[in-house]
Formats: sequence, structure tokens, C-alpha cells
Amino acid sequence: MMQTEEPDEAEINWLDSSAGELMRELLEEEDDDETSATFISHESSIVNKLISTVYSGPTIRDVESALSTTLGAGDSSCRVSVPEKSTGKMDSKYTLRMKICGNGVADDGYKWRKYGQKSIKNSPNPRSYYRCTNPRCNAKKQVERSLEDPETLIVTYEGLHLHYTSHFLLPRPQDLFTAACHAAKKPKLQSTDLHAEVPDCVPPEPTVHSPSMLLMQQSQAEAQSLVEGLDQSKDTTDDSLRHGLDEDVMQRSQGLLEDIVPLLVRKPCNSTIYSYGNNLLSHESPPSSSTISWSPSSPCLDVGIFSSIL
DNA sequence: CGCCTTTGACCCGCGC
DNA sequence: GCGCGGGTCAAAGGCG
Repeated sequence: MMQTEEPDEAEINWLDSSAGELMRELLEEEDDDETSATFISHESSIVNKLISTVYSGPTIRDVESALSTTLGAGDSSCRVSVPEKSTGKMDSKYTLRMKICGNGVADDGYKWRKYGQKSIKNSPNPRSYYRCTNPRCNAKKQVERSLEDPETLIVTYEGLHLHYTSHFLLPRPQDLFTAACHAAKKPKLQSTDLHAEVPDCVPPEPTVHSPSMLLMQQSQAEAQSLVEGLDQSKDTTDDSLRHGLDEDVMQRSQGLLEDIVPLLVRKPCNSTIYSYGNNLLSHESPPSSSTISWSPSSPCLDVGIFSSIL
């Protein structure tokens, strides 16, 4: 295997830098804004950025972390490749191509309901249409097999999730143990999602420690620090606005739990190897674990999402 | 009983 | 205007 080095630290540093840049940007904008006429739009901008920060939609990091958690162990052929396209439209539509594998299929951490299937012209493979089960969420996705490579799934995401992913809601370690025991007693195969396309998938063994938890904790910390930062940096901030934001954050973290299926319960796995470009980052991994490859030089997903939100 | 998938019908946009 | 193709709806049936 390839050289491994401090994956958690690298990831946290990356998150720190991105959150820090956002905070600096917010503070700089506050310094620049002086007229009350622009204050409202500025306020909206801040809120939008906060929302985008706590936004739980499938950014490439979400997908990557979710897939890293859910891909089956023992098969290294599963991977997310560079997004096929990313439009700048408001619908934030983007496409992932991923290799399916014999005993493990990727899940993105959201709970989807299939609402349609169509056979596509000039394609032997039907396209499945999924919608997020959250009634307040307009996120959709389409799943179809690649024409060139039947083992490649083309997943097209559309719209934004207005709630946390399971990555943000992963239970505490002690709860994970309980969940893992529960999952072992009552394994539930998610018939939605990619299982429909690949019915021969076998969920791997559960785990009690996942890098996704770091993402969750870090993201929650980001959101909290940003809300606090807003409190401290702008005395003129509308209390109701701030309250609404806090309430929204709280709602996301509490009220929408029913929309999320705990990732580790659904498709837990042993371990994951992250591949950022050429650097493989190992998490307690045997050499046979699954891999996810993503090149940070192709920020299509995040850029597309941010451009559509801001 | 509730939630899910399936599937045919319907709607709508686009090209001719 | 018409036909085609993609996307969505909604009824029916299955499953836990």
C-alpha cells in the first residue's frame, strides 16, 4: 500500500482553513459595509453563507465521506471519479460516476424514495429517479448504469438538501455500539438507493469509529462558531434573524432526525482508505479495504453547490 | 398499517 | 402544430 500519514489532522486542517477563510471574508465584508441600504442584502449574504456553511447537501466531501463509510470492505474497485459536469444553474445539478462493486455499494448518507423509472432512448439501462424523503427537501437524484461500462453508475444529484446528512447526526461512540448491535440483530437492506441497481450487495461488518464522525463534529463546530461569530462581530444584527438561524440549526440537528437513517446502521464497514489525488490516507485499514479517489483539483461539486447557494 | 417500489399514464419542453 | 423523449404523478401491490 501507499504511504499513509495523519489523515485526521490533514482533514481537520483543511476544514479549519476553509472555515477560517469564510470567517475572514465575513469580517472583511462587515468592515466594508457602512450604509444601511446595503445592510439588509449584506445580512442576507451572511445568512446565506452561514447556511451554505451548515448546508448539509452532498458536497463532494459529504459524498466522499459517506461513500467511504458505506463502501464494502474487501473490494477496491469502488470509487467515485471526477464529476462529469457541474452547471452553474440554481438547480445545482451535478453528476458522479462511480464504480459499483460486487459486495458493496455506495450510499451517500441520505434517505431516498424512488418515484419513477424510465427507459432511456439508446440505452439498455433504465434510469431511476429518487427524491429525498424529507418533505421539505427538494433534493433529487437520478441513477443509471453507464452505457460504456455497465459496472459504472452515473448518479446525478439535483437540488439542495435542507437538513443534515447522517454524517452530522452520527451517534456518539457508545450509541454506535448500540446501533451496531441493533443492526446485527436486524439487518435492514435499503431497497432504495443503489441497491436497486446492484441487488447482490452485502453490507460489511460494523465499525465503531469512522472519519465521518470527525466531519460531523467539525461541521457542527463550524456552524456553532459561525453563529457565535455573528453574535460577537455585529451588535446590530437582528435578534429575530439570529434567533431564526439558531432555531434553524437546532431544528436541523434535532427535528429532522426521522429523515436520516444512521449510516453505520444501514451499511457499516470496517475501514476506509482515502485517496486525495495521489495521497492515500489510511484509517485503521487493512490493505483490502475499499478506496475512494477524489482529486481536490477538481472542485466541481463544491463550486457548483456554492455558486448555486450564494 | 405505514412505507416502500413498481409501472403505466400524464405532462412538458424541445426540435422539426 | 406535432411528435418525441425525459421527468413526474399516482394507483396498485408488496413487505415488515
